[in-house]
Amino acid sequence: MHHDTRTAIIEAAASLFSDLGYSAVSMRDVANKVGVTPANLYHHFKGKDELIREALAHVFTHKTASLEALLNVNQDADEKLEAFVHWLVHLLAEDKIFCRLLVRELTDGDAGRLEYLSKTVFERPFTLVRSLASTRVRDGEDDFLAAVSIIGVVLGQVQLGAIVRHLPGGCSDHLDPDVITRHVIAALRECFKTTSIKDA
Amino acid sequence: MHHDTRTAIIEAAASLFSDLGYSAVSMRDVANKVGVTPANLYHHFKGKDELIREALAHVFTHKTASLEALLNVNQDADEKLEAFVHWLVHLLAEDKIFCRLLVRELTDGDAGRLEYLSKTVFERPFTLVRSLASTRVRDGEDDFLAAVSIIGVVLGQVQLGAIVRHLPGGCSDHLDPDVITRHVIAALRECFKTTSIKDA
DNA sequence: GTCTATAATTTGATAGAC
DNA sequence: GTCTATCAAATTATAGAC
Repeated sequence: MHHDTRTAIIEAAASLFSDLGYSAVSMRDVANKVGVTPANLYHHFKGKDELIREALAHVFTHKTASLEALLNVNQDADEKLEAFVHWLVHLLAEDKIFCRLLVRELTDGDAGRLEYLSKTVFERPFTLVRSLASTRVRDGEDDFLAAVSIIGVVLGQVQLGAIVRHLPGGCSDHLDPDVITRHVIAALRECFKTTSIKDA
Repeated sequence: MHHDTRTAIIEAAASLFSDLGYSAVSMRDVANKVGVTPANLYHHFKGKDELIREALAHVFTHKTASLEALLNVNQDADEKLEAFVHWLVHLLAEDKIFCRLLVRELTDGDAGRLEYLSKTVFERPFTLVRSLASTRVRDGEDDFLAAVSIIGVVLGQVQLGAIVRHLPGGCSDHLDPDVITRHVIAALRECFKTTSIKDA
């Protein structure tokens, strides 16, 4: 499977870090998961800090590549925004390691790591969503905040999924990525129904 | 200030846990912050697990009490929903310990702790928002998901605040609770503009 | 590149004096 | 109720054989 031990270590570490957090995972835990000795990890990485950085880079890099292709096809802004929501919901729902490390970095990351996260993960999608939103927000509204809300509502839906089954009326349908996607798209369609262009 | 050592320990622990996470904080760290010896902590609590549970209970209990009073005044559903958004944005923005522990529990909490979190924090506000939304969502739309989105968009805005200054166009205005509140309220107003009642 | 063995430090927790 | 002193286990990390 993994002919590259270094990669195997990084992927085991990313999985454990995403589940338990950085400080709750020891070098032993990672080594055991890979099937090597703890000392081996120090041959491939200077220490735990470097392993954390490499694991984050492995999970975050090129994560938005599939988005570019998706939005290069000929579509109007409405369709592109809907394609983005579909892409983001499914990305966060299906790659739990990515999703959980993302939330951990948003909560715990220092200034340097947050800037790295912004550049590698958020900058391209954010710029794109902001440009899609800017042509559709009402006059006087802030397209920056609109973009944050669009990404934020998806992130919030996924995170609150952890307690959906404990809330009155919650059922497994409310965890289905396709159901969430349709709901968010419908809500955004309402929200942007009257554009400044159409009003003019 | 704190005549009650036990309470001082709990509050120091909550502060440290919210900043660094449970496993990154040692009993020594908590004791040092309070100004007592580590052994003292084991007189007040059976162990670290109990201290974590007590800290969570201290931060989460009665957190939604101010909401009840806020919404008991005579207002229509629109005004109540806007009052809720204002309340939630300011709660999450101003009580960072509560906000960060909340996100940690959503990410890391086991089934038991998530159920506890749901009951103590989310159940009342959620039921309330859901009832406010249910009279206003379009026919065929899911009021459960609408409530999750309303809470989720606020949670997302606050969490993405960590990288706002690294995103193109981001400025400190976008972190101002009042600015965020106005933005979310305006967006929801658009989203709910056509209610099934008014259409009928 | 991987292992055995181990050093140095930190951590959760306890016993018992005051 | 708080302290001193301490332990056993776990953790990060290194040295050196294979």
